[in-house]
Amino acid sequence: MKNFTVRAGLPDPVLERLARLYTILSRLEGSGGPRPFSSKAVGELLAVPGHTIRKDLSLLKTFLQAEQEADPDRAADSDQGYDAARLRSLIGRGLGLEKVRPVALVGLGRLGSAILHKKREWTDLRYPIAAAFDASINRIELTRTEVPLFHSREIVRVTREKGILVGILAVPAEAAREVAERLVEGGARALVNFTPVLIAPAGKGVVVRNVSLTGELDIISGYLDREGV
Amino acid sequence: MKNFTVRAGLPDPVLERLARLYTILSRLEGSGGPRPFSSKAVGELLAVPGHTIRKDLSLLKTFLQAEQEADPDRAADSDQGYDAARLRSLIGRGLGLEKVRPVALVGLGRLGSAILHKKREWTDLRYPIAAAFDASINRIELTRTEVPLFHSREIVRVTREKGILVGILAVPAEAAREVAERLVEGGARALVNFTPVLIAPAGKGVVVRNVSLTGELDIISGYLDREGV
DNA sequence: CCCGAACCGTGAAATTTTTCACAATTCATG
DNA sequence: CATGAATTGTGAAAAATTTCACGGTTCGGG
Repeated sequence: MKNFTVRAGLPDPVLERLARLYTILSRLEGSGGPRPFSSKAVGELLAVPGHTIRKDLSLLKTFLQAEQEADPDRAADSDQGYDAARLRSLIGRGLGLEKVRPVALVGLGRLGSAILHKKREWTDLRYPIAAAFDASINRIELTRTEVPLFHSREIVRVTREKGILVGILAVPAEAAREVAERLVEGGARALVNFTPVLIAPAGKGVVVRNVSLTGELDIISGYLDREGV
Repeated sequence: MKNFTVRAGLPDPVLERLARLYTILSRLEGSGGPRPFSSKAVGELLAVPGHTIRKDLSLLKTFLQAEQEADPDRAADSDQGYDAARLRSLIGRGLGLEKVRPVALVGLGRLGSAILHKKREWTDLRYPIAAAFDASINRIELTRTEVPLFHSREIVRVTREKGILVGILAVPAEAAREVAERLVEGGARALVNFTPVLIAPAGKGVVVRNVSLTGELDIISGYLDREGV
């Protein structure tokens, strides 16, 4: 019934592992790490066994070739481990992570401010905050930043005008649902939701990542209990 | 080779879905929601199809029975949907989520403060912050809270003395590794890591949830790209 | 009191994901 | 330059997870 999904790309778990790996490799930039990066070493970075890494990369390469582009440097590969920089670039190309994607931040409470002012180091140039919103004019006026601030009323307009595709929700639970809708209405195709309210993919085709401290704690607690702790 | 895992409990994906569901149901408390909660309705809460819910609950019940305890109210069930309160309680018992688990919070920067001062509503009585740490004495003295504050130097001692099993990392990336080690040394068995540095299960048997904004954004970006956006 | 609609519970089938195992390749070294 | 140790890449097997499909139960009407 929904089998006309042609599997346009990599399987979900593979995609997620590779994306995580990319994040980690980005942060390693320069700081070296083990020189010849064996699949085992890479795996430890991610807490998965080496063969998973090899398989994932195998799929990624197959996919990239199918896409077209002949590998720029089809050189030596099949022996002494991976090179961090090249690996990162490979994943970046394969998953489209080199694109710059401006994001909209909604909610300037404590969490929102933390995100807004995050230090350069853990900021990422690839996801510049192109606009931030809050429902309190007072707070907007008090916040000091280079990021353009708007009232929540303007979410749809601004999101649309700036062509923003990714939204970050850092609002109180009550507002979550509505803000999500407005962002989507303004053209957003993906949301990171820090609210404890789970946002279901509003219109189809919207990617949502739900992150809540309580949620994580409940999951953790479940695992601990299963282990008898 | 590692097959002496007797599968003491529910499969990982099932456990995670149920834990998430518990989080959501807790928040719904009282506010009603659709009355007779059909599996489909519950599924929408979680963005999964109804049969997944039914299957998960089926496994949960089987597991609970095997555990021992005869169901208190083995009453009518197999017809008109679930009752939110009873469902929550069922999951709570099955996953051990009714236990109170005091947590340690490390790092009182912007993010740490946000967590420390989180409003009662999204606080959860089940995870009281029993101690908070920071490497800056200055910051410790300036922070106003009822939570007992300590210098990071004391992590091992305090964690051990208070019998804390769960740690939250809200420190700068550089410090992540070390703080994680100290928490585990002090007896912690689980960590929620907000650092972009991925913490691999230090000693085995330590549960880790890694959450980073950049990480989530990279995953999102990967999905968007796969969809051709 | 009987009918039909709505819904749960679950074994079995289908699908997806992980793991395995091994040929092929590279490099350092004596 | 031959040998051995280390490591990748990948088809195929194994395991895990999701989906399906249907029997059985309850409830509201007529």
